[in-house]
Amino acid sequence: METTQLLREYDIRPSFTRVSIYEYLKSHRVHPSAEDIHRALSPTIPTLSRTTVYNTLHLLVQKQLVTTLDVEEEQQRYDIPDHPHAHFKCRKCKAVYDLEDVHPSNIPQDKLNGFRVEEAKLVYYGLCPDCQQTA
Amino acid sequence: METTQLLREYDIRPSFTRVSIYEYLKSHRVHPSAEDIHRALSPTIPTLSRTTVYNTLHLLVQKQLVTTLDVEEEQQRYDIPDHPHAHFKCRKCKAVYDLEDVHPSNIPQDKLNGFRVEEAKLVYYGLCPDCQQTA
DNA sequence: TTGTCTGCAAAACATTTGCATACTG
DNA sequence: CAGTATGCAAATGTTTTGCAGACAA
Repeated sequence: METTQLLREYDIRPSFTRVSIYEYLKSHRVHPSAEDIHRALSPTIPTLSRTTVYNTLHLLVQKQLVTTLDVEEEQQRYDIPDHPHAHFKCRKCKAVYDLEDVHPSNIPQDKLNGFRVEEAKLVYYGLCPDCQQTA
Repeated sequence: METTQLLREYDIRPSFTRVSIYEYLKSHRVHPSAEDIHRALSPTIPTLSRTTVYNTLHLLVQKQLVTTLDVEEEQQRYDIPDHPHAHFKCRKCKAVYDLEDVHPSNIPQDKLNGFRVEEAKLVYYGLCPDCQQTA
């Protein structure tokens, strides 16, 4: 779908900046930080400020077009929650991988007694295949 | 088990400060932040510095006696990983609850192809029973 | 005495805020 | 014009670092 239209559906005015940031996230599935995004888009949008990147990301998160990662890191990282998946963070090389088809989808509702779940984040920590070799 | 002995088993010299911080975490299961811990122990240990709290927590995390929570918060929060459980964070009142008996224990290994998992963190976000009423 | 532990003060760094200017409908 | 978006500079707040003094094996 057109990003412009998608944003409109979520009640976000599709300014050039916002569209650019959303599309950057969509086409760079490496969970970039605000700083990464700013650095990447600065050549294209020379006036882009960090403040605007933060503003836009907050807005996108609030409207649920984007989520945060929360993976033992100082800098927050962002992701588009297209399809349910978990993350794996290597404690040696610090890379964050997507684990497709792994997700706490069917939680026994009786276990959640009364809590209404809107979102679930599952993160595994350990050693990625590469780092197991050099360990 | 005696905290003193437990720390020794994990190769940590059981100084008064370290034992105090570990026992505080053990007896206050509300996932306190470093600042919370410092504030709570200061009356007992007036000379306790924030630096030492941070140092100690880092050490305990490194030795795997303590884990971090990573739940969409600026301040890091700490927990003792006694028994496998997930967390639930209410997006309205911000409280973090333990969900006993909910945990991604049996991950189909074939789904993880090659990643060696040391730890898994599962966090649910939504509305707690109380906040659903006032919503 | 030698290495470890602790604490102070200063630094680092990501993020937020206040406010002014520039757009846009 | 009115409301929204953006940007700059300064502030905030948590965590880290460097170094010195205190403590313990």
